[in-house]
Amino acid sequence: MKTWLFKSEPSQYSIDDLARDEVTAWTGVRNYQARNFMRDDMRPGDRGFYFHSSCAEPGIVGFVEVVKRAYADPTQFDRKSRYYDAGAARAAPRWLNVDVKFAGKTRVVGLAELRSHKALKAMQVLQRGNRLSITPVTPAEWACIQRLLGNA
DNA sequence: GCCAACGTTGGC
DNA sequence: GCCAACGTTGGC
Repeated sequence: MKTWLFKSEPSQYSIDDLARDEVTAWTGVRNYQARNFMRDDMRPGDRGFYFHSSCAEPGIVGFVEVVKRAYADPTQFDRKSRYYDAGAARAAPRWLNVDVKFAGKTRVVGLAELRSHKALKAMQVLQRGNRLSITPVTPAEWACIQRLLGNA
């Protein structure tokens, strides 16, 4: 079981949207590194933090669980989608997505709080210039944040 | 709205 | 294959 952080803009798709839908296809990833994480390393049963970005209170707001391995992202073939990719062929899909399931809300653990813990100093989402929408979370980072949330 | 950081594109 | 230009992200 690996652990991850999934970033999403709440104005696009928030933790409450996921709580309502229960399961969602994590489509729209158009970054090769993030795609490779899903394709090569993510498996059903993996856990993740749900992180709100580009909003008033950026931070961790909940948990998700990966429930389906990466498969071809249908939005790359949809001309009407903002994620349409003219360079993607059905026979050789360029973009993939996993399915994730809602696994609970947390209080907002904001960036300042995350940065205040030495154990999280190297956490990818906290690095300057970080733009990856999916990042791996180390076991130590995962445990530290669980403690912050009173879950350990 | 600003600006730093980064990925991608395309001319050469 | 280099690298400048450009577009996007995202915290503040």
